[in-house]
Amino acid sequence: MKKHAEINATPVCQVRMQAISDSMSLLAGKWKFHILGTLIEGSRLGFMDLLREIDGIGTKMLSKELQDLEMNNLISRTVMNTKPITVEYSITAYGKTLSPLIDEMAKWGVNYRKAVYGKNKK
Amino acid sequence: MKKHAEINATPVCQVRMQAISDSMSLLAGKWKFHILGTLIEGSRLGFMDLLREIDGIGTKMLSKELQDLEMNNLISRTVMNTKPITVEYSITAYGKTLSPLIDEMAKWGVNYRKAVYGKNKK
DNA sequence: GAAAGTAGTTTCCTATTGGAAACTATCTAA
DNA sequence: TTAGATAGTTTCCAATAGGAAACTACTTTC
Repeated sequence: MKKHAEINATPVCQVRMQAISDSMSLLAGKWKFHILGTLIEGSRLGFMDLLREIDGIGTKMLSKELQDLEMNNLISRTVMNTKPITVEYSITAYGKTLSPLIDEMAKWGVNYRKAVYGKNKK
Repeated sequence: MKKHAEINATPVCQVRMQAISDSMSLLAGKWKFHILGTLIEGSRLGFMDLLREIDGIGTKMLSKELQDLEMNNLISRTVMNTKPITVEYSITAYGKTLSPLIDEMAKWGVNYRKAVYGKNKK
């Protein structure tokens, strides 16, 4: 009959929970992982390239999410000196540090699919 | 001047993207990681225990998120034969497979904090 | 000069998310 | 018999997320 938090009240857990909230706030939404994943695979892509690569996204969301990611220094935007003007998006060194997390996310999802598929087969 | 997707059109990438979407759909929202993290730390907690451990959550969200997680077999709910009736929530074996992902998420968030803090100090 | 490619922005709309507060229902201890 | 603990559900509301379509603006090619 405990009346107060015991587990999450420890400093270690508080830091951990805060860290998870931080990560999630940067990566939340329907498209961030797709954009980052695409830029990790094929660096230096233009706006229209990304629009074609990321199935289902529209110009508004792509534009907004790219701005978010750039603000958080996960991707960089470079206006090229061409005519007509083109823009190159690429992943930053800091953005690349997300690779293990993205890989973990993909790995778990693949196994989840297998688990669900396996159950139905039985 | 490519007119069609090239990177994400490869089967490997399609599977990867689908897997990430799967993971995200199970783990999206403000509270899922907090609930899972709490149940991994301290197994066998009642509804009110969780309400106290997870700072800021309300009964409605806790109830709804617990149902979601149970449906996906990540946590289990056991009604105990006590009076008054109590309920025990715990992480499932399958839920535990999320540990590496949660750890990665926490690790990245901690480093992100450090990076931002370090920059401000200069 | 019309079409198509570059890179977005703006507007309007709907759907989902999440929170506060009140409520149900059962049981126990003072 | 009233307060407080168990475990939720329901209602009402505000904020956010996300999508479709139209529009801007500039340049090149046919």
